[in-house]
Amino acid sequence: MKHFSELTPSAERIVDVAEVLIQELGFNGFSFEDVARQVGIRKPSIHHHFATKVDLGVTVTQRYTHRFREALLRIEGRSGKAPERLSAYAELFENAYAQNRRLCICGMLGAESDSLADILNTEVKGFFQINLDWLSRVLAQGQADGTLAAHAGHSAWPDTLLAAMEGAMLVGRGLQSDQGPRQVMARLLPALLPGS
Amino acid sequence: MKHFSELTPSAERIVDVAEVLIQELGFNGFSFEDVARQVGIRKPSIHHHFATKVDLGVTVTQRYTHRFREALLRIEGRSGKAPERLSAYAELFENAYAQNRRLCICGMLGAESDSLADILNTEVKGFFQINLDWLSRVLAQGQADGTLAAHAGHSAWPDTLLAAMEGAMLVGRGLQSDQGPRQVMARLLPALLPGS
DNA sequence: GAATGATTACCTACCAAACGGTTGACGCTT
DNA sequence: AAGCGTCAACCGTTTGGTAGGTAATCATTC
Repeated sequence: MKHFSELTPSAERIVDVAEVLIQELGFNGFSFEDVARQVGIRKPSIHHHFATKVDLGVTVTQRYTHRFREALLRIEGRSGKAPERLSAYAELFENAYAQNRRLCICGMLGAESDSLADILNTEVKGFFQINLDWLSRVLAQGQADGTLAAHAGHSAWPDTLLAAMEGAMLVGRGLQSDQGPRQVMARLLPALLPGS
Repeated sequence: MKHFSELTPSAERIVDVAEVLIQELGFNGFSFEDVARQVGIRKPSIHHHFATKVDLGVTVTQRYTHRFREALLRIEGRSGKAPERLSAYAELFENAYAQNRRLCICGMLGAESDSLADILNTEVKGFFQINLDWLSRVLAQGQADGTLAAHAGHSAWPDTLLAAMEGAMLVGRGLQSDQGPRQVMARLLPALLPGS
């Protein structure tokens, strides 16, 4: 299994294309032929870079998770308080959704979970756990410094916020609506502010 | 296209099996062979009841939507107030999720939207719209009779609640967790109560 | 500097399996 | 006799993956 940090330029182009295809069509919905056509090479050439479809999926997911975690840490590094950080969090999903209503890779793979290889499910689990941990930290800090209400520290809030973000993309797609995660976070944030 | 209200017993068994398969594997994830095996007939026999896979999918979705709407009307027919009705709403999704973490048919199809026939996307849209309309009614009534806070009538709440329910199943599946829509609704409900 | 071997990237051709779907026929019930 | 439900056999296409080979690049060696 090739790690995403040591991809050759060609392999990176394949991962780029596969990432978008998974977001739009799902892991069961795209084929090596699709990737080959968009990259501009022949189907068997992909196997030179990735032994199996699962291998390609794992690399896509690992790179996606890595980039997402970096974005989360960047938000934490900025000076804003918890409410601003939660809005910035929603923007991460909104950015994907704003491009042709693309789903979160792991949201899509989570839906297909029952038909995926174990190793892919493990990656998805890791992504969600990173999200929950980050949300827990932000909520706890906001509760501590008074920028969020006392109940913001409740253990079920991270699950709820993550579910709302993933669901906003799912439902928005089903409705063919342009309203996505941003709007949902804007509705939930007031419920987390002090004095509510 | 055969309507779900006039299905022969054999056709109904096919729809039963296909419904579960879509919930677990998605429309792209199951095959006629899967259905045939579980029903106990051969693959070509399915075409005697449903001309194409899309036809089968449409019938499954229409029956699912019809049953869901009946359940919604049943909740409205009961004596409870808005908060109880929202909890009962979450239980509809929880019931599916409690069985092997099955997803909402239309949540699954919404994720696969980009690779589905237009007619299927239209059905999905209809299901979501029924949910939004029902939630709007319940929230407006709760706001009017004081069982919900004033801001519960805000137009973005139906979207947010529906997204949270669908997302709860998606994320719970990805985390292989047994906590689903019920827990998420339990966390959101206090934010909708008066004096919050 | 020319020949060498190793590596990288890609190709054509092919494979077995699975896919959705069709045909034509065989029983069964009414 | 007329449907109805089912079947085996088959169709063309697509699927993920394999086999074997070609061309280009590059470091090493003579």
